[in-house]
Amino acid sequence: MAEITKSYEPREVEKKWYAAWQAAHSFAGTVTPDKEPYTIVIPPPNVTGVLTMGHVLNNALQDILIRRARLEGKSALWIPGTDHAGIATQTVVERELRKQKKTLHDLGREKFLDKVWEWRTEKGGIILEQLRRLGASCDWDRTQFTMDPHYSQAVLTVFVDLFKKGHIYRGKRMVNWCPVSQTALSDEEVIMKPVNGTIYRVRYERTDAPGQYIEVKTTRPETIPGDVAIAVHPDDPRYTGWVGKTVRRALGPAAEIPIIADTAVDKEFGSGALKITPAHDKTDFEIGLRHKLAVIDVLEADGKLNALAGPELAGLDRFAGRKKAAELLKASGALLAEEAYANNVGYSERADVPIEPRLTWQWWLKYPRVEEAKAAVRDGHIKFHPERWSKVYLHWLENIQDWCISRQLWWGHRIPVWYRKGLDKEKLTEADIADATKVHVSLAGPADPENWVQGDDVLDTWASSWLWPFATMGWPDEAKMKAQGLDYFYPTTTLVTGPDIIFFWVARMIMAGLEFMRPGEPIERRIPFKHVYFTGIIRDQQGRKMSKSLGNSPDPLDLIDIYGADGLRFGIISIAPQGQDLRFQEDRIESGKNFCNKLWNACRFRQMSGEAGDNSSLSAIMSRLVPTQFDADDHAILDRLLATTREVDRCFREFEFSAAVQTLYGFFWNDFCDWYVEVSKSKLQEPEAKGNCLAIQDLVLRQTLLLLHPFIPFITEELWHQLGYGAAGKFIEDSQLENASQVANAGVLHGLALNFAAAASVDRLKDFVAKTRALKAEHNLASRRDVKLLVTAKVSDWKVLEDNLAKLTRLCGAASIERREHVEGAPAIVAALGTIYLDLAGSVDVGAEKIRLAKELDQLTKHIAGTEARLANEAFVSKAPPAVLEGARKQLADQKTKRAELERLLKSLA
RNA sequence: GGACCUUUAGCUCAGUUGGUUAGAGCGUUUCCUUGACAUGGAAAAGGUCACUGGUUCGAGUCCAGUAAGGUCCA
Repeated sequence: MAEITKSYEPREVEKKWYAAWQAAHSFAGTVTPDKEPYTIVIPPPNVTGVLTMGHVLNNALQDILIRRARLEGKSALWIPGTDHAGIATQTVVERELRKQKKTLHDLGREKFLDKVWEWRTEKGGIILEQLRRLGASCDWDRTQFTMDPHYSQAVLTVFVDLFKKGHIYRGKRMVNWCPVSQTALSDEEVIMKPVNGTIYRVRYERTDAPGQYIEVKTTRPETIPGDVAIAVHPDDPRYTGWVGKTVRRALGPAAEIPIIADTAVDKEFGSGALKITPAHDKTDFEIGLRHKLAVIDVLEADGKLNALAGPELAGLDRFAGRKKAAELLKASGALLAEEAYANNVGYSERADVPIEPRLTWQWWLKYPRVEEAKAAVRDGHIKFHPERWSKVYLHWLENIQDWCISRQLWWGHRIPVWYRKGLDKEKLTEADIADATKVHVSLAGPADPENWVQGDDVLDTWASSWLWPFATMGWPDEAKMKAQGLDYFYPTTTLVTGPDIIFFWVARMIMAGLEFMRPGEPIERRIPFKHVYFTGIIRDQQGRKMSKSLGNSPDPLDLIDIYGADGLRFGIISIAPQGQDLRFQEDRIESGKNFCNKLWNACRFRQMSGEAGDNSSLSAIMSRLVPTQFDADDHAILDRLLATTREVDRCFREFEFSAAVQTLYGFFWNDFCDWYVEVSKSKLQEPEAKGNCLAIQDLVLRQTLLLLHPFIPFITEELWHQLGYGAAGKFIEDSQLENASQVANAGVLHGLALNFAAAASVDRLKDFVAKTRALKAEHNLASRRDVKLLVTAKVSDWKVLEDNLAKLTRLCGAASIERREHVEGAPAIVAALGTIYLDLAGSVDVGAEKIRLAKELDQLTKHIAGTEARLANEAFVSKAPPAVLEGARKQLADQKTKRAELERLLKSLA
């Protein structure tokens, strides 16, 4: 066995083990019928993406789950991949083209797509490489991409199927239009932002009664040339007799437009009159439909005003046009006022510019299985963690709107729809769409392609990623499904994602799973996953979201370089409470690194303490124990080990990962290193106690490495081999993690019965040591190791001290510990096992000592008064449960004993 | 406007079905390089649990309301 170095150096260890894991394909998910499957599909990062702190948290959690599943003997599969991110990727490649002074139209569709593929081969998917640095144990041989030929087949199959079922239709409706990307967006891709803008009060003059005006308020005066009416509420008394008259449009080509009555008008808003611009507002469009009004579209796709806006405005960008419109209105006297106005404006998620409501032909999806999707979560087939997100989910499904799935992009799945040559696509009716001689919808395309033209649109990226849980396992290709084990691995077990994509992705995957998987089978066989764990959002110290533009996000790869992947993982998990956003603190990542170093050194100490015994299995270590030699500390550390194993087990069941990490941290650092290793030091001096002590250390270290491995895979793998727990050529994950009762049972088989009373007595030993150290520190003797300690104690308590004398002497840093009947005038402290005196008579500051004791006595007296008052309360005594009552009585007795002792000490100093 | 979340030590957070004197890590102060670890050890200081009421023998914990901050939906 090579000697362990003095401090942990992660770099080489991480490189070595990741390469070894990959070479052995040890992350491969294989169908193993006698094992329980455990499946995770990665939330596919954007193919243009690079690793962020959010990814670190999210993927560390998935890795923790999947590695733990392997240790629990499950057949684990974690499928990695990326999505093609239509808008984002197309934008990236367009930007590169622009550098060469070219546009995508210069290249044409086919050549442009070649460029995109070129880009993605060269630069796409960097993030998957970066995940390997983090230690992610994905089955890389199964890496998926939403534009892979097979995956595309799945996406198009779904389109054709839903079209045939009547869930997909083509419609000319108001959509959210992004003038920068020049495509439609779904409602989910629009971000409402509060904007401090201006509202314009504009008057329109009656054509039949010059000098009479009707006033409207608008934030968008540049759309006035598109006005086709003014609407008022039919019950508004201010406008009795106005309806049916006409006014002069205030801007743009001269026109007379009618005043109409419609109940959709809000009487309370402004003057109660609303300008109707059907081409540029959803409500206006609906009012327009009801009143059969014309639609005048004054905007081009890129957000510039067109000729219909009139010569003064044509060619201007919408925002410049707004300014110009205001000026023109002012000049004509139609502008009454400009007022500051705060309202919510929809922004394009990707391009971050205000979206335009725009009337266009698009493809729409009426979601399938909406009711079942609600039931799946409501009835607990799918469990959300934390549970409260199910409310958000259900609320969205209650108010669900049809999904605009077509995008005016080139990069994506081209919609499998062909139109008969010569047809005017703008004029197709519903019946035309259903007419196979006019419109062809199929996977293969028409048999006579020369007579058809394929539509230009592609599908929304989410309309491909909603199939992720099963299209990644071969669906709909039967042979692939069989080869990839879909039947075995589906439904997946746990999905780990952020609540920000609960509508975009989670809800839609549920509906897709229910619709397409295992038709006719029970719901629990069709759902895509059983658990959804929602992580928090990582924020900076000021609580702001981490973002590229703010530059407040550290580069995870830098953090890995500084603290190691394990340190980063341990640190980030330890500050990620369940269901709450977290504030990033780099010093916690440093703590993670320090913990790794502590673990490293404890193992180093074990190695330096004596030859390794047979560590090849739990049973082998157990057989090295000598139960008859067990003292209180031995019982206690194993008791704590079992409790920790149980607690970590519970944490995994409840998805409380930071609690698991903190439990392990506390156990290992405090119980094991600070106490057990320290008491070991004197035992290791005794030849007859040494073997048992080392076996216990091996037992604890082995179990701890197994428990820690999912969180910090690299260092645990390294130490596992350094300490001889695994055979060469085997990995830690080839072993099984025994649960608490399995460990306990293995002990019983080797004649070990844990003595819980003995284990509990260790608390009093710890108290004795802590009190002594405090007493020494009080007298500036913390570093002195030659102090003689005198103790007054009951016979039974002294027996406990005597049994552990060597350890205690060492831990207290004392020359000796002796029992006395009486000690006078020495500084003292009252501990549970007796009163401890420093044998320093003569050099004591009696005044200071009296003040200290008096202060302690004062505090104790207050507590006694409190306890007595409680016990004197008739209601408490009669209503409190017996255990509580008994506890209070015992407490009072202990407090009184201690008070008597303190009083005696004070008197002896007088 | 509706829904949800948060408020506990200087900072970031635990605190299980209500039950002794409310915890951890970091930071701070003091001491210590004793042969696993200074990426360490020992000790200490530090809290009217946002506020107001209520339920209860007993409230950080349950209920109602208020305030501040945040998120989502409209």
